[in-house]
Amino acid sequence: MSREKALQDSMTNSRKIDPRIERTREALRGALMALIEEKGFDAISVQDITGRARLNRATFYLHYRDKQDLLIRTSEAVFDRLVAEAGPIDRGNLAFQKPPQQVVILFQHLAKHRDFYRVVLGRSGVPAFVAQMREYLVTFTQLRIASLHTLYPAAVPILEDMFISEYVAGALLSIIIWWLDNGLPHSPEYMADRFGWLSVAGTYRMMGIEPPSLDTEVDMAHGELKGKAE
Amino acid sequence: MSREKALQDSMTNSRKIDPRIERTREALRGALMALIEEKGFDAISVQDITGRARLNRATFYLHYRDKQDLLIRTSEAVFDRLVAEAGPIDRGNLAFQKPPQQVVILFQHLAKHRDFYRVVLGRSGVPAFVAQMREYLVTFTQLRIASLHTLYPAAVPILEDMFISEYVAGALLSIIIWWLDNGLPHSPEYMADRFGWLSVAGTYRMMGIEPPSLDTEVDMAHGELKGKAE
DNA sequence: TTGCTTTATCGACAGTTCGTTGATAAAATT
DNA sequence: AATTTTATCAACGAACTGTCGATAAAGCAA
Repeated sequence: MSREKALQDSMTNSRKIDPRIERTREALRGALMALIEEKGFDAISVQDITGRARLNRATFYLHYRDKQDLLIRTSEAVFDRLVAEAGPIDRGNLAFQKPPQQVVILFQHLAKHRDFYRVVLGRSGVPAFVAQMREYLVTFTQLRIASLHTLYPAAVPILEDMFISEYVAGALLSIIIWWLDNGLPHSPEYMADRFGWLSVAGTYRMMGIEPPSLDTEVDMAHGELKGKAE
Repeated sequence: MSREKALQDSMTNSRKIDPRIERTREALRGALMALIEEKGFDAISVQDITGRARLNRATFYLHYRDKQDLLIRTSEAVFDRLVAEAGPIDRGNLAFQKPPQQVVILFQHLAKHRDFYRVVLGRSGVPAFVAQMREYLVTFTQLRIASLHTLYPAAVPILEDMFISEYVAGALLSIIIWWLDNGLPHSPEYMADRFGWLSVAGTYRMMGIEPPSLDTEVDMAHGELKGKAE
């Protein structure tokens, strides 16, 4: 009752939060992140977390239901910040922006919370969060494609929308994980730019090779490829 | 001692395996897959597994160390079959093959073991397996790019190899997950073909739009990119 | 400051799962 | 038929879980 109230206040109202709550939750979140890195999420017990945070185990249950709850809430907090930073997607302005500003913001956000994302997206990470992240990127990509749609109304068969979105979003997620795992070897702007180029121009052109033309013969044996765009 | 021996024999030697072992392990693997679908890997206990398999709990520990071990070994078994089916990658034959035969084989393999892959790659799946799968696809993609390298020696900066591989492999993994989650709405050949086109020609050309030309200025120092597609 | 409310600590509880044990029964191999 | 291998069963100490009531401490408001 009281802790839900405090949580509400922290979002909607500007009433002050009890500093004890803030301290406790921060300690728990920090302990969780450290322990995930050390031995993976599965191997962690609530005792481990409270031990690391120098808190009593009962205190944990005053704030979270279990360790999954702690992780989910920690994730949501960081994730909400991303959505807030990226802001509403401006459909009219996305199509040919290079580097796409929203993607730059995305990479900047990832850089800021690199430790968190590296853990939850990595080998010992959390599938549910990865799925959530992927869905966000898919929606994001769909809106970008939709903005193309207004320019080229007949270009994209509706049924294909999801397919292409999944493709691009998965590619983005993959280079994000690569980027985080390798210690952020490039700037957010560089990553956003390269991603933009790869997604629109394809691998060949990115490597300086003229891609095969679209009307090149495609295996029609299965009868699913109809109509070649030109 | 004895069970490692039996395991060895099943791979290297052709000596018969005790049918009791086969039955038991099959039951355990089946129970695991069913339970993962029902409540997710984390929520499963060894008791659940042996209960579902109608085996004694002690029997479980005669074969596997813990439930992770069971999952990993189950994964490896399926995964090894994929590598065997795909065979050694023919570097000289990959570049402009459409649809790439290896990718077709990959999708056929996924279709054959759809239940397994849908579970381990999905929301309640196993991050370690996803990472392993991604690495396989990255290596796979790298070899494809390397075969391009022989055709266009100067095209690909070495440092970029990994980046592009991660991009393409992640995209492939993503549409695989999409394909499995949506009940295999297309044939393996169709999927392989579409993937091939997206990866080499990019999103624009896939949608029938002429992509921007490569000689557009790319500013590595985070500046604005000039040039537009027409 | 004082009084009141909220939060953190502590010890303890029953319940579940874990990994292993030794003895026995059943099945498979030779 | 004899021997080896595997599966079953009951039981164990250990660890973790979620909850409880009582107590101490911290923060807040008048």
